[in-house]
Amino acid sequence: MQERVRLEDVASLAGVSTATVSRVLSRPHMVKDSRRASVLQAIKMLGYVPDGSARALASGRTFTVGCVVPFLDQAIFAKSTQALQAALLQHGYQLLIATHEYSLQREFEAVMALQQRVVDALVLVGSDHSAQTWEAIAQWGKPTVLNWSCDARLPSVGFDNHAVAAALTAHLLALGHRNIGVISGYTQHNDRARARIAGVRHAMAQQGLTLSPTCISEQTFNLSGGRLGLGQLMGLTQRPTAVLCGNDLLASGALFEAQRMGIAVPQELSICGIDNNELSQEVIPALTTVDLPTFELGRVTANQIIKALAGEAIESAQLLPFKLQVRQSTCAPMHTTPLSTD
Amino acid sequence: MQERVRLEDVASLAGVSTATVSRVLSRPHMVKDSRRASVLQAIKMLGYVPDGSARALASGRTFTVGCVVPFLDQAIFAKSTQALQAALLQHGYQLLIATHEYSLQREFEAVMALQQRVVDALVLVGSDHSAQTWEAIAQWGKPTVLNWSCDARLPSVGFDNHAVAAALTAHLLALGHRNIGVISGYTQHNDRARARIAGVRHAMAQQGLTLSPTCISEQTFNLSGGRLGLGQLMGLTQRPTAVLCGNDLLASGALFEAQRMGIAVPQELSICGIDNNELSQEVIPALTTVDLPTFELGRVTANQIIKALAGEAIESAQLLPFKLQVRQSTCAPMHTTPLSTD
DNA sequence: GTAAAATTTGTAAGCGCTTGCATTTATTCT
DNA sequence: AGAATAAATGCAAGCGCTTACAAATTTTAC
Repeated sequence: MQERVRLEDVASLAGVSTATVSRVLSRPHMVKDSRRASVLQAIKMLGYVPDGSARALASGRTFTVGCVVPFLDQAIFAKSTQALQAALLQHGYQLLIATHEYSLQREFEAVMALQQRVVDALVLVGSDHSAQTWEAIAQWGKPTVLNWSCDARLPSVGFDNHAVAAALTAHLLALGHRNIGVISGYTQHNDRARARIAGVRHAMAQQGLTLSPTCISEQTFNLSGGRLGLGQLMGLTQRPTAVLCGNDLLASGALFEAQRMGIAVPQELSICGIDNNELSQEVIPALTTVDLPTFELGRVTANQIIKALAGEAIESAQLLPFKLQVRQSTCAPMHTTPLSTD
Repeated sequence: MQERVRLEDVASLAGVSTATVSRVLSRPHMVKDSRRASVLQAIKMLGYVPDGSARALASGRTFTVGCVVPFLDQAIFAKSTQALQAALLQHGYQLLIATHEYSLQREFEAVMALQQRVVDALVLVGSDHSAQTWEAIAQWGKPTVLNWSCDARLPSVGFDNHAVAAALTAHLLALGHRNIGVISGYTQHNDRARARIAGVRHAMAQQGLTLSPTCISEQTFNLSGGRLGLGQLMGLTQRPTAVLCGNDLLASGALFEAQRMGIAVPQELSICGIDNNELSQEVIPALTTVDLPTFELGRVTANQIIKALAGEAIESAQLLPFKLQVRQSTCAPMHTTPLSTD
């Protein structure tokens, strides 16, 4: 195998200085056309590939942004991360991804690892982070943006999870449901899940109703969590007439379990989710849910990063719109109670 | 913001040379205990974080491996990638991920971008790559491993996709099906999809049957692809009695569509998939499928990489086992024809 | 106790690139 | 045409770390 081709080799072949070659690579307009052409030719001829670490060391920039998500193996993060990656790539940035599986300690380690590898910016999910992590971010001094929820401590792009859940709850209340069950993801270290439960509680309180803790089932964020959650809620002496799930995966799992138990959805039980993922519109009955523009989330986050890296000021918090998506999995309960405001 | 803390600062605080501090970081056993302790203390006291690019430039290693997958937003890749990432992390390696969305050109660009960023190794999916990409890999000279399918040109960890599909087909044939439809992902630039179709064809040929091209529907790898594929196959004048899908997502989509069309599964139509993802065991009826240890795939790939980076020889091809998973979505067709071998 | 061997440490030369500044070359103005 | 200005290039000093190699220290063997 031949020796690595260096900038210098290109320079001498093209008959220019290393500075010129470097400029052709990073600030092409600073070089005269004719010269640029010959340098480009030399590069192609030698098959020169610049060394990223040397560039990074000399320039202080890596054109790489890091991102720490709870899980990749979870549709919503996969989708927003995919969008983030694609959008970043368009600006010449690569995405370095790490997962922490809902462990704050592992998140901290991931952040450190990413910072050591000299990423130009960092994206984290949500606002639940350990003190160590917050400190590492503060000391770091490079752009860091939060995703999925908004938090005053850092620039963020996300949803108003509280309002999302409240809107969905309002829909159920308007249909006449009074006894609502909730299947949520684990709330520990997950501000999104907590905000959603708070939203449900808030909307119910506005109708003078309370959400009893026994009506909330915390489960892992997958189909089997939905199944287990529904089993638990249906075991209550007073069965809820509607179940609101923390996301569509839980809702779909709950739906499958209801079918397995012979409970008619939506006649006997309304079920709804959040996210509007693909599954929610394909299952039968299609799920009532809240559409969250997850792909957009990744795209907008990428744009914020790019702006920040260009030295522009960026909004401290950007809330993305959401939209209630009523489909066939919710309807009025069999025995309707009028709304308290009537 | 204070100046960046450098190795030198740590060295002078600890009263040692920079070489010693460097050794504490990368070869701790070479440093006497007492001295190591004081260096560690100085590091902590100053909050020192080593600069990755400088380390990379000086040592030629980045402790980062790159990986190019078609999509992240597709359960199977998300899962194997997650496993890869987690396993790599245990050895102190970070994963740099890029996606190409089934475009060979974008794959090439991703490979170049990753190589420039000086990853220590590369993981690619499948064996369909452009000539440019193959050349870039060959010239590069660092460990590169293939994932999902095996190919003689590079070390690989994968499944025998041909055999997987053949096994599933044999199951359908044994049940008595003679008219089998296939819903596949797009086969262009996807050797896995092609191998699976070939496997079906091969198994059928062994029974003297042929797989007509009209019985194959190529679709995008998602639920809606399954839905469209089933619609197409059910529109044939001679409806198949069984549909074999390229993966569980397609199969689930097909199942939903069958239910929507009022076709009883499995009585009127058997449906089966490949992967054994979570959805396949939660839908009703649960899907007959082939279990592919995707998580294991990521883990084994990571181990191969680690071995290669340690300079050890690695197997050129490692086939992972698979297992037919018979569930409730397949049964004998209503009018059975005896097997030709009977 | 001393010489040889083994273990620790320090010195200093890069790793391959970017970029401020000085210098050269091209352009514009009078 | 010559001076003043602008554009293009080259020079060379790092960027922060690793690692041969040499030097110093400790351990072992006799």
